[in-house]
Amino acid sequence: MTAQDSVNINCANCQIRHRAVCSQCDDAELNALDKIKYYKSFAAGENIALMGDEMDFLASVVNGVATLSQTLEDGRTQMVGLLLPSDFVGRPGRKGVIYDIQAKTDILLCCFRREPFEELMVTTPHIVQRLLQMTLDELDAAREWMLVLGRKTAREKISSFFAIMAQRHLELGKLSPSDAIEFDLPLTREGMSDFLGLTLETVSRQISALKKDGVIEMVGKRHVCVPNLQTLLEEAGDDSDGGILS
Amino acid sequence: MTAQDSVNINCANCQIRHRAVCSQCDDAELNALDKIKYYKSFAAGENIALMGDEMDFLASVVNGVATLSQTLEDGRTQMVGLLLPSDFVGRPGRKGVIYDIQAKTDILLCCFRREPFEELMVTTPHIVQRLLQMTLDELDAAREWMLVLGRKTAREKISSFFAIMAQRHLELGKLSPSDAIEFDLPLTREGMSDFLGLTLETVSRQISALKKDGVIEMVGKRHVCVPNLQTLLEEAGDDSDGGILS
DNA sequence: AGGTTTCTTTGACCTAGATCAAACAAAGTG
DNA sequence: CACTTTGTTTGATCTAGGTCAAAGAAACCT
Repeated sequence: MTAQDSVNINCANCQIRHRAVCSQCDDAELNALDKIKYYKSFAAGENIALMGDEMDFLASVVNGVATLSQTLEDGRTQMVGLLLPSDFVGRPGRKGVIYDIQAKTDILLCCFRREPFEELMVTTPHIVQRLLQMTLDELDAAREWMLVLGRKTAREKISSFFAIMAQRHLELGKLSPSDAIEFDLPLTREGMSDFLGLTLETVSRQISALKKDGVIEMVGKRHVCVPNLQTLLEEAGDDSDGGILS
Repeated sequence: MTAQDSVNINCANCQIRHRAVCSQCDDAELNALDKIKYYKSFAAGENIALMGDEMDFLASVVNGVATLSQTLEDGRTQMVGLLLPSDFVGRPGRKGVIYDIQAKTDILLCCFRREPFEELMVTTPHIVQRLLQMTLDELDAAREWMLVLGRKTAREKISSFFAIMAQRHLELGKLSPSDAIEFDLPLTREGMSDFLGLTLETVSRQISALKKDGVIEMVGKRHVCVPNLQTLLEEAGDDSDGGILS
């Protein structure tokens, strides 16, 4: 199923129904949301919005991956958010966009018109409550990431990124944690370097090193296989209980 | 006024009344909050809670400064939050603490008993709405900080930290942006190094360099004077429009 | 006032990761 | 199918910031 095909989905069979901003809504509330929503897709590489733009909608990621990033005058850029299916896009109460938002794969958004959505937030506690939970989770993830950026070595950074990808994949799938985990990287080497505060050369070298040491296996340049999650977590410095909380 | 003296405050004359989690509450709601609150103070250096603890209250910082930090097994630590007056402490819906929370100065907290506060969150939209705003602000600040940690040089990091301190000071005070700004550092050199992902030696060296270059002046080791905020912002790489949003 | 402890500064040296450079691989294009 | 474009790998070298070490300086004892 591509992003385009998915335009035919509805709430009843929506893959993110139980995780997104609407997950606590009852039928009536869902109905109210349904009236103000529309689907919109972006191709890989396309900008969803740029810093300084005004965004007249808020949205849930239905499928695909997007990133939030900031750039300094001289071009140094840092990714500050990775938007995966069920994540929320945009800030209620502020039209002005303060990050660049870019689709990294083909992506489908379930968009809510801003004005009526913000009105619903006042009258529908379930939406605000869920949004608060999700924002608190994002804040925890951002803080976990601050530890990665501030204190981890290049090898630990790469391992941490792979560990997050692996764990996100575990959550959605039906694998047991002891199985080997496989997934595709949603980012290029440069994308990973922007995420991790490294150069793309260092990313490439560390991936080669992890491969050589048997921590991961690569099929092509994008497909990763993690034979033993515990080993990866130890490389990431997150050992014992897992570290990153969804 | 010390933290201890402040125990006599009430909502009517509270310094953070218009910025804290209660800022959107009407008199009735304030009254409900009043019934479940108590004040608690901690001395500089004291731990408010440690990772793994259970915290049976949520709180607002009335005055003083606390920090959130994470530590890896080998002792590397990264500060992930700086709690200043009006900031919220603790996570609704989760008793377990996942960061170390430490008072860096004497501090006074306005504590709400967890159970009744979480009930109030269901019945009092103004509280959830304000908490969402505050959490979104914290998330923006965390993301701004990710750029600092991931991409800025040591000199830019120190400058960014001083810039944040200066701007927080501006907000609360009545100075015009063109005046020289003076404030006390709430952290030791080591505290700043934990915040910035540096060593304390590098922090010390960069402060000396900024002093030599006239970007800042120091009175003793804790009191900073910023003769020209614009210059500091340029050193921080945040030039033009200010960068960090409150 | 001497003595401990905590914090800070500065120097000398080293290393992880950046930078510069080149070759390779894959995919799209006319 | 040659040819660009985009992404990746690997090598050689450089440097910002880390590490190790020692000496001030301030605060706090008693």
